[in-house]
Amino acid sequence: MAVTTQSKLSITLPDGSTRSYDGPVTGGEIAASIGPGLAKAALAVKVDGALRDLSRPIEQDAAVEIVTAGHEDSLELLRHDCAHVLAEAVQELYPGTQVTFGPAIENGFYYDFARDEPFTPDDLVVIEKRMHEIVDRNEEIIREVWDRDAAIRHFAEIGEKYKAEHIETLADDAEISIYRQGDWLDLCIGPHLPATGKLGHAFKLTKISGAYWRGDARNEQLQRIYGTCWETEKQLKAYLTMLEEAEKRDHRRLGREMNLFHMQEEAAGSVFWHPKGWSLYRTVERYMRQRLEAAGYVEVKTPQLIDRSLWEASGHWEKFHEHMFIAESEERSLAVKPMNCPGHVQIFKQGITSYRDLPLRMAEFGSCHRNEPSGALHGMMRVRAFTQDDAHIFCTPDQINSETVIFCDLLRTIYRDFGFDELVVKFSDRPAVRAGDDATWDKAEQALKDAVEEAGLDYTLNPGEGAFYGPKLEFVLRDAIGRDWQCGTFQVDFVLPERLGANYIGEDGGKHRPVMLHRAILGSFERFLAILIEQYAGRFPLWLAPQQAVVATITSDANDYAEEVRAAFAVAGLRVETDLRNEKINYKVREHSLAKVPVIAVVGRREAEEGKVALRRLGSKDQEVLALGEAVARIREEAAVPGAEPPRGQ
RNA sequence: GCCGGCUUAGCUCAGCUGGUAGAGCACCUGAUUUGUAAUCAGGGGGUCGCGGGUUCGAAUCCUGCAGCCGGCACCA
Repeated sequence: MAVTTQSKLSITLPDGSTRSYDGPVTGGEIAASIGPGLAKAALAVKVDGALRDLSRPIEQDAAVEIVTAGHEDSLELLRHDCAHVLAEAVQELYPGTQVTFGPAIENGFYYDFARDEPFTPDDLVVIEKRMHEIVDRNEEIIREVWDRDAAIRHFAEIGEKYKAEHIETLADDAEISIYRQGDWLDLCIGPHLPATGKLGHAFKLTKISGAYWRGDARNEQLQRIYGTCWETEKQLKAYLTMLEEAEKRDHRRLGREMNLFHMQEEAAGSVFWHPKGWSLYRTVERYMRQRLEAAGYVEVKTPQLIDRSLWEASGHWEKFHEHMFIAESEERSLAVKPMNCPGHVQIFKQGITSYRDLPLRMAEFGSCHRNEPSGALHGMMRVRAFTQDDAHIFCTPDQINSETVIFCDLLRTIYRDFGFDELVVKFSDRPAVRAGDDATWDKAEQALKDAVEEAGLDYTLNPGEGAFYGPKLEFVLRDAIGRDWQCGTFQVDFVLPERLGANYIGEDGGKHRPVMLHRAILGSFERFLAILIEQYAGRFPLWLAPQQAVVATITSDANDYAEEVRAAFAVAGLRVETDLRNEKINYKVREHSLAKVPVIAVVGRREAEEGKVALRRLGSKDQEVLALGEAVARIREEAAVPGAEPPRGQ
């Protein structure tokens, strides 16, 4: 007697309803059973929270969600598919090119290829055209599971050595899935769309670059093609427009346009600060100094050139001397300081320090030089000569926690004052190569973690990225075009005080090792100012603006009064200039608006007679006519440096 | 450092297959005295990134180097 085992499946949909199906059913079939519209719109399926191909059978009861355009996971699917379509196009057009990896990334995707001949920008046009054709072909995308050895053999035979090598590194029991579209196939974990036609045409190839195989500079270099991909043409266009807009805020461009700074070939990686840029720099420095003083820091200054022997003792020579600039003097080798910590330890070591003096917060606006690889230089974001808002807190192990909390608060206050409300914090723990024993690292990592949590900061883990001497926190800000830059940092260091022999006298009368907390808030003035320029697109808040106001005359009759107005603003501590040129007011307003001067004070015959000024704010077409005294008082109040008294009048 | 691209007036850029460099803005001069985003007219300005080569002749072709740009690697 035959018994038919026909398993009934119960599928729960996102609205809570359940449907039952006979025996294994695919996501595509479920979609079709709900409605033809959904079947057509379906891109993939989520089975118990895991994204899957529409074609894969579901064999057990499950919660199922049909993924369509607009779903939070749909863009990633699209982008990953776009990478495959790119690879198919490239292999059709350039036979002999090997494929490697091609993931979805933020805003798009890339694919790394191995090919002797370099790809050119012209090639991108051709490849993109072929990609559109592949989408139009609407090739069905089919998932297959292959035998591991057969897969290795296959890829080795067709000359895809990277794919073959990759399979060999997969776990023995790993499922080897292959995705086939048309005549093309790729080893891939998936999932993918049901057919290339679902991808649509809202994509664009954006750039070519080199990339090392498996991200290791010792390996051969591949060619990476980047693209962006969206659900609709409208989204694509919006993204491209956003990039164009962002380019206009680039600090390198604004630095030139606003006459803030320049850089030149003879001093690659160093900044020439112009008067307006230097004004901005000094405003930030003055602000920082006042914040640090209020937070109980003492300020010091240490030498630019220090003998090699000190760097050997600190351990920097061994690890970093290739990145240090060396100067020779008579028989000695001196290094231009790449960082300030060994110098600070020297100050700490002068005389005797008591436990009563701890924590000792020693700050320096430390000018450092690091010989960065040429390819790493990037405007003011990555330079060879920079000034850190550096400080080292010498404390006892018991004080790490409270000092971390205090620091995080200070950092947040300062970032907020500069208009950065969102903060990305990364916690980097012990690297593979490190100094100090595991017990010490356990203690340091735990202390830091506890403190961050106590400070109420969210953080992401950056495993193995700590400094060789201790774990660290990184505070990351983002530039105009979405690139992340580390600015603030907080590092626990048990090693340097040991190496340089720093100690203090404890309550017990004996000598003890202090812990050093390396910390910076802005990071480097150069990088931070670059980000600040981009953050505000050059339209600085009043307290930061290099030129806060301009007094512009309508006719020369008002020249004397304009000078009087300028003087009144200047006496109130404001940075102000006059524009007495023989030009129309339209011309002056346009020019100062383009120069991003926050306040234009217009004076004509009327204002001169009545003792008033007409204030026009940057970005507004409105004017406000006020008595001179009132105008000065108001602007002065608005220009107040955060955390400080407003600029003093007479 | 690696891969690719770029480098022409202060800035943005044009300059076809080699025949000795051009525009707009900016700058200077003159006129204009002007009411909230460009007044008009005239003028000056370039060893075409640097070095070597091919050629009767190179901004243009070849080559070395540098810097910059986009990534990759690095980032104490």
